[in-house]
Amino acid sequence: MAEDSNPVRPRLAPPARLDDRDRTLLGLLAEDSSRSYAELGKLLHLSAPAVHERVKRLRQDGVIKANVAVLDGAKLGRPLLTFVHVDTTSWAVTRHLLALKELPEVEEIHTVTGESAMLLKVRTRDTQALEDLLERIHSIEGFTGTRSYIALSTYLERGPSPVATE
Amino acid sequence: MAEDSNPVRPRLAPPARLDDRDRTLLGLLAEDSSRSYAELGKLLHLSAPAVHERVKRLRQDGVIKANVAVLDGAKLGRPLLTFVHVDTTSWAVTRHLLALKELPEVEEIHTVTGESAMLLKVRTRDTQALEDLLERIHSIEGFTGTRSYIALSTYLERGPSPVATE
DNA sequence: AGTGAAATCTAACTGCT
DNA sequence: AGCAGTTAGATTTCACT
Repeated sequence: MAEDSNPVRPRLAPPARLDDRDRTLLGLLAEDSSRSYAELGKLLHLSAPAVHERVKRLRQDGVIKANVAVLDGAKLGRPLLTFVHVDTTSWAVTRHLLALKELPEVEEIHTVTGESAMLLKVRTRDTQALEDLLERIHSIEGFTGTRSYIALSTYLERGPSPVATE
Repeated sequence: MAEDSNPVRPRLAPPARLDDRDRTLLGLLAEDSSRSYAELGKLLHLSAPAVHERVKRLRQDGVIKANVAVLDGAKLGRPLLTFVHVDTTSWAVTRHLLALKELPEVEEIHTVTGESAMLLKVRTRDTQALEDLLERIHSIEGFTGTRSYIALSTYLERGPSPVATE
């Protein structure tokens, strides 16, 4: 099935076994992955090869999914961030989700509990571009309605934290 | 004011001037920032130093905000992703936002239009941890109610796209 | 698992076109 | 603006603990 090969589909995978140094290391890399192994080693009181070994293992285990550049939406010409709740009539909308992925404005697609069945995070140039996008969504079969929440200010935006849950 | 020095506060900054190669380059780096300049050069039909120059300029201009490692929430012990809409009575809640930043479960904080005044993206170990978090939010002065949308499946999760808006 | 040294590769600077 | 050559530093492998 198509969803099973989807790299962002939530996994049933159990949590990885991580010690304190792993978590500290992950925190440092989640903040800035361009640090050298030598620098990380100093902060962790380890040698560069030892850090390298750990990073290799964490990548192998899928704890580190990728190293990416974080871009500034506004400077790219997309200053308007909006969360869109989408009401759907049927659950056979999965196929249509693939179409939404092709739209560069769409950053996140989740199916959720609650009144809505789907939640999108979208970034557009202006309200006009948002309206165009909403029209396209409404025109898709099975998508009956949307409620939009435009972000006025973003105070925090980061990825999953490796800090221990307890 | 504290918010003005906040690095994730939306900027009034105008979009940067980017040519097609810049956008292609940004797309490649947003996907995988660990590629060498030589490899990027091959893909862009440029020499390695030329790519380096462009990357340096894009970082300087703030289009590239950072290079970070993307971690797997589930493997870190936080398989439960939830979007929380928070109702607030007053607009003097800005100070309290700083407190929320300290919680490792909280990944995003936005003020939004619509019925709610605030939107949080949070990742917890289980529903119990989510409940604990919601209790803490409710106990904060000015935060009157919350509505939670638990993500059942995530089909897409990425950053801003550099693809030209038109 | 971690260390230290060696080899290979990459990044980053300089000057040239 | 981009290319070529050089140097300094980083990544990665290996033998040893």
